[in-house]
Amino acid sequence: MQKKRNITLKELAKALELSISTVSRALNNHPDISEPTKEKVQKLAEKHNYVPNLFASGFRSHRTHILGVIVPNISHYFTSTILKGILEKAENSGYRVIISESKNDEKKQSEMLQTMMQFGVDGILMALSRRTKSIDDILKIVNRIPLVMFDKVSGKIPCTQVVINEEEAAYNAIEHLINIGKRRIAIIKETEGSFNSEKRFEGYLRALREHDLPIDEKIILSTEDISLSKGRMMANVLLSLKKRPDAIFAITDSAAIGVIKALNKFKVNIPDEIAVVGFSNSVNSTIISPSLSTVDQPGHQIGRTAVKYLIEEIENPKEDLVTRTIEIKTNLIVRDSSFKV
Amino acid sequence: MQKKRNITLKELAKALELSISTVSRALNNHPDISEPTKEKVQKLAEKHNYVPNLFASGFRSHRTHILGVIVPNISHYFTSTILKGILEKAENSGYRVIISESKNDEKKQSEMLQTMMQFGVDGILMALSRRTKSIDDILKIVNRIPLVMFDKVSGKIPCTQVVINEEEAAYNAIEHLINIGKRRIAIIKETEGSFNSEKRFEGYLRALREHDLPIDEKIILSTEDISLSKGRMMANVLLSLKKRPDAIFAITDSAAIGVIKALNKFKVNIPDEIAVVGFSNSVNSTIISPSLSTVDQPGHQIGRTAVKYLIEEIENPKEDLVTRTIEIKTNLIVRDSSFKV
DNA sequence: TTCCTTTACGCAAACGTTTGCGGAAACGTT
DNA sequence: AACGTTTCCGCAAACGTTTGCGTAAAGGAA
Repeated sequence: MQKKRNITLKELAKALELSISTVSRALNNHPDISEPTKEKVQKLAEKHNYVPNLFASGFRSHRTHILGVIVPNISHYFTSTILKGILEKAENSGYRVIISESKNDEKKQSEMLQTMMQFGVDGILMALSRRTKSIDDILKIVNRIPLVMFDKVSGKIPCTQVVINEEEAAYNAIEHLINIGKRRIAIIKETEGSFNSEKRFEGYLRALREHDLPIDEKIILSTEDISLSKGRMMANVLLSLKKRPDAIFAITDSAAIGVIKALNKFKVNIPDEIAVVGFSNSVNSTIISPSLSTVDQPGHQIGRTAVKYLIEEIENPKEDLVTRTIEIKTNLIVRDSSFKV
Repeated sequence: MQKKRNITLKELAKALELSISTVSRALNNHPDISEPTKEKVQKLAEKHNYVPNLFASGFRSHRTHILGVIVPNISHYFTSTILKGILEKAENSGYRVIISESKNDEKKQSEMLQTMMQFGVDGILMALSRRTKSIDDILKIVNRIPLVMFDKVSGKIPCTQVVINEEEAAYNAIEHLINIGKRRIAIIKETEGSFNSEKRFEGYLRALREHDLPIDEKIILSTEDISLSKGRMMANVLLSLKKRPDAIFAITDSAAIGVIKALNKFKVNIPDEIAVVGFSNSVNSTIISPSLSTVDQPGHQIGRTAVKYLIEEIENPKEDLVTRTIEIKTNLIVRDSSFKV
């Protein structure tokens, strides 16, 4: 096992008959170095594939070009598309990414924050664990290291937050259902405490109000862990009502798919009797029959945007921290589950 | 923006009235340090939350406790379950993970290998890009840094490889189909050059031979990029044969789901007329109707096992490199698509 | 008691890069 | 020609940790 020995700054300097500090400054485009000297140095460095020793430079300058990322669940599809965007943008920008998974555990999340900082990452990208109650630990570090949040965020943390237009997306989905003639639209959402769920619910309510449709508590269903099987259960509840809904909006695709499966079981005609709309455009949405209408979340773009702003903050630190929200637009994909002929 | 200043070894040494080197040795369990001194040092370090400066120690010792991971596609579900296992085991073992995505691009894969090495990771975990033709670049580094491959591997690379029992899994799937009375079993696979596909095809052939079933080239279908839509197309081909198969084994769940969709379209009774079995146990396999029988691949365990062996090699380097294959067992999950009443 | 070995520490160099400061040379102004 | 400013380099220290080697003291054997 012989690790390849990379060429050092000292060797470059010797070959060029310059000092080490001059070579370093030339490679870092320092204004004190003349253009001819700079070009000569950079050309020889390239010829020898010179790569700085990260540990030496990080040790001296406290800059690593590593970004830390904390997500609740790496195998969740939407998260993995965000990560894809993160990896791509970071790489294009000369950064590497260390990923940690909090497993939706708040305590673990705090530990990971500490570990990331101690590890010397230049900045942190973070999606909150689903049931984050206390943001104290995050508030402690937000003025110590560049932080950008994405997807699951909190408005109480003074940092840049990259999210989708949750409220408006839900509004558009409900409006679409209204436009295909639906007048009694149910919603399957999460219980209080979920930022995403609350925003989507607000859009639902606003759409009903603006179209002068009544708000009926009996068709507003909440659940803790919104999943396919919960969606199936909620659909059963809605089907047993004296006055059934004519559309069901579920705030995740999983739940919406569970709804479709329940409706299929009871031979409910989708979308004529009951239309269904989900949220996320997961890979599952075209596999279920009928194919699911859903809000497409541009994970890849969220990831890229979050990295862009984080690097901006690393390279141009600001004195005062404010909450800045960047909203990425979604779009509704209409498929068979809500397609009106 | 004030980065928290961590306590240094020098400060600990001063407080303990010991030398820096003694404190370092005590924290690293060096045999030259007495037990009383060691305990005193470790207790004070814990009290002050001492964390070594990674850059100083990495700079000196060339050991970072970072593992590099290269995967073809981070948002592929199976890959993300492997990554989950990798992250978990690495964290439990005091390592961090840097992930790069090759996007199934061979050239990019080679670049990433180089970058990982230059970056100073202690070892590399790697799944090959789908169409890796040349392993020269990998051979160049395999004796320079610990390497463990997983999932998509090559038997020509002398390193530890963690894979599932591809051949046996396919054999079991075909045998199951034979046991439910199927006698004309088609396969939808990839064209030559895919390690996984070839092994699964071998299992298919072996099962047919051992049960004295004829091998008919007309129901052995190959395609380049095996996907849901390809599966659908292949099913259409098989349905148009004068002599239809009575079962279809697709080497990925995506293709199998495409098959089911095609069979559903033509009102083929599944599994009585034609049974379907896939491979992977993706999240989609219970969403399609009828639910798909499939080979369950334990991604999480593959990831954990790969990390285990990589750390073993990092911490106990071996002089000679040999190809060692670790096979993780799969199991067939029988669902409605091949369930015989 | 003497000699040899073991134990348990401390000194100082090394790791590769960055950066403050100083000095020499060149240039421009008076 | 003298003086002040700018340009463009080099010296050397610093960053925090690890590790080779040396030394003093303690312990054990002859």
